[in-house]
Amino acid sequence: MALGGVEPGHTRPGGRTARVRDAVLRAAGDALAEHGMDALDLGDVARRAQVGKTTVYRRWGTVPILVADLLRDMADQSLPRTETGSLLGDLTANARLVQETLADARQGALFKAVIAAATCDAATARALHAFYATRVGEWAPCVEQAVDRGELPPGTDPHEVVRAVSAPLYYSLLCTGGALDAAAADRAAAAAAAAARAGLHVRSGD
Amino acid sequence: MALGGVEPGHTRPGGRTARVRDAVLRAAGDALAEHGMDALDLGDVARRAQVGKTTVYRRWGTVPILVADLLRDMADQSLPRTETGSLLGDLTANARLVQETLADARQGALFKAVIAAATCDAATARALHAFYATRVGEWAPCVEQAVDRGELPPGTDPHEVVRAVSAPLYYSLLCTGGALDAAAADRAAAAAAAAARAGLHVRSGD
DNA sequence: AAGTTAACGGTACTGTTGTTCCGTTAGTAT
DNA sequence: ATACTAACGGAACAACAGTACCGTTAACTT
Repeated sequence: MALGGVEPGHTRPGGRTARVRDAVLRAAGDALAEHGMDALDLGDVARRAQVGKTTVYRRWGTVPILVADLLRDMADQSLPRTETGSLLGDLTANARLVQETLADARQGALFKAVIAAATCDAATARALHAFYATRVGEWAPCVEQAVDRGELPPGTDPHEVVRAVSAPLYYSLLCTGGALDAAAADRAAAAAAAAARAGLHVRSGD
Repeated sequence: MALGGVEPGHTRPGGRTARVRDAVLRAAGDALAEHGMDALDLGDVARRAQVGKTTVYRRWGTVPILVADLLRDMADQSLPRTETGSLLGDLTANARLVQETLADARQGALFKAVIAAATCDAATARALHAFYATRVGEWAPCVEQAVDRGELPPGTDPHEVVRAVSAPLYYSLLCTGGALDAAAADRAAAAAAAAARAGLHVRSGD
């Protein structure tokens, strides 16, 4: 796919090119949420986006590459963070947000598909890691504030704490099939807060 | 694929049929670990297993179905549980086992592929949930013993605690790409123990 | 506002994945 | 031992995902 020259979409990024990208990414998201990533046919995506099949194959070429682009698009759409004044309150708000996203039929299926695609291709995996680095980074300040307030020991790794909130929810979604309700979210937040207070997420050495 | 009659492998489960199943499942595991689940070609599996392509398509038919059978096979191979006498020791032993498995090149890739396949097919997802229910159940007794010793509050859900150990490790493997080293395992175990001691995994109501 | 060419889109093609057909092998029953 | 048939295996076939070609559209330049 990547030929000698530059790939399409860079030298002339104006009107039509951008419209095509939007339509294709939206169609890809819909198709992924409906059928999952293995059943994703680029011809079908082209049809949904009302775009030539050739265009999709030329600009993206494979499912993982298309998914990686979708992830970059998703990372750009940042969500507002709520501030409650306490660590547990903030982490619970985050946990509820994640839980509601994953429990939602379309969004949950989309996340599953995207994560599955990342297991098949290194570049897609990098895009997924970048996506989570972005999302986790958006919530890290609430941990930093907790350190400043004296709720947490100094040296606590904010990213580590935020990741600890999401982990059990994703583990349920992907592995065990456990319930993804508000109670699960609250438990995840409380557990992360307890571990952080116990100093288990203090950076050692570096 | 599932025709009116019975599917192959049930009415005559003796020698050859069993040998074919073993060879195909081993070949499927190898192929999954090498290429990931989207690049899995049943014809290639048949070649590796030195078995007719027709046989693989007749008995399994699709990638998710084959993966589901592989999962049943994996669940049967149970691992011995080490007992250290303390909750933290036992959970750390479990965390190290999971961490080493996921960090191993072949095993880690295989788990990724299997989880990806489960996102594409409901029956495969059920097989995956059953696999984790089995594995988690094998380690639940160490939590029960901790309750008996008085280390944990009565009513603590053993499965919940064991799942809490694995969650951050799988989250690193699948989503964030975080390090999967012994330190990560120890942190996961310590965090789960802290949350359990704080009574966060006590069954409420039911 | 006229020209240049990046990027799009339809159609015809190719290669691989999955199916069908039928003959052969080997478990199981008597 | 012999008969019966479930399950396997090879080869020819069909369908569809992905590619190549080339004419058309529209973004950017001067």
